[in-house]
Amino acid sequence: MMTADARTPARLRHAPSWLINLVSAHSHRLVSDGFAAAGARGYHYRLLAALDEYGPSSQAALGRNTGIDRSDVVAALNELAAKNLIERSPDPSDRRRNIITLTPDGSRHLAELDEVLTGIQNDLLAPLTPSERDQLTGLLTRVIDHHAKSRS
Amino acid sequence: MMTADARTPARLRHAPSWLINLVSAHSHRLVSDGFAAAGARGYHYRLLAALDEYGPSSQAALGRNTGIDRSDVVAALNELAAKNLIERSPDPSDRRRNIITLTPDGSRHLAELDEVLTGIQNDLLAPLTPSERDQLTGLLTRVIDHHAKSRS
DNA sequence: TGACCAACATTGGTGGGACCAACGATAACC
DNA sequence: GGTTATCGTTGGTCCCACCAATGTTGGTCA
Repeated sequence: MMTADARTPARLRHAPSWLINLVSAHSHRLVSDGFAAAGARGYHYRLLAALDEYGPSSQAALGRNTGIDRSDVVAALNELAAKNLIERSPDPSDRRRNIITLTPDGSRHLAELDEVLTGIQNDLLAPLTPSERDQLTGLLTRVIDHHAKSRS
Repeated sequence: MMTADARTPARLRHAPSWLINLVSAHSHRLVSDGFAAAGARGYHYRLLAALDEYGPSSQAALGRNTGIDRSDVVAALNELAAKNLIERSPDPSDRRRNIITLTPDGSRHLAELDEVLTGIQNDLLAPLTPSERDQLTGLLTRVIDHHAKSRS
């Protein structure tokens, strides 16, 4: 296990990129453990959430909306389809496309994963007060927005 | 590329674990690109930094000090040794151990990577003021400490 | 002293996540 | 109608985190 103990080299201990990595690693462990218990992984959740929010979409659109590579979308959708959580159907108006639809089972599974995830947020940010949590998300959001903009 | 654009599902856009992941992914990209340009990767830096800070160590100690799995330490040290950045010598007082030493080349390389890394910190946190950066590192540190404690 | 257990280095895996290149099929554009 | 772009798909790469097993050596204790 990736230990966050006190014996890390000092130059790393205070580098923001290192701290972020540590927190991210920890949160990733929490999330993937939680998802694994529900038979899912990160890509599955992202795709289901995108389908729920944007409605039936092509695979390419899903890729764009989730930041997942097209090729990885294919694999993850195969896994979701094998569990009847999504359905693939050809788009009659554009024969290159598949239209991906959330099944009722998929919706239920998404709700389940949503619960897992909100539980984890609390776990992760347990030591912070509500206003500190807002501070943290605010700072992170600004960092993200900055880099998103400079890449567009 | 893992896009941080505005079209992510809403439920993800505000989840701290998601934000942390995004920032971590971005920082990881910056770091690994920077390190790759110098012919290194994360594990190499961590090991070199630990050697520099704690002095010659056994591989097991390095693993403990960096949070890297013993088996991954072996592989990374092989790579470092192949570039003459570290040296492996048997510990005369404990024949189970290898004593790993930083070579002069290793020190130089570490200094180089240090520069890369500090440059990246500035890049990563560009949108934040100095006091905001302190806030962020403070919050992250508290999260880390909390979870480190609850695991020991 | 001998049995037993712990620590060490090493091998050889697993899996998730983020990429990239190339292909055939189709659609859109000029 | 020929070029360009998009779509789904295949098949790779790399990094990071982690696990199990093995043979060797050290330490303990009965």
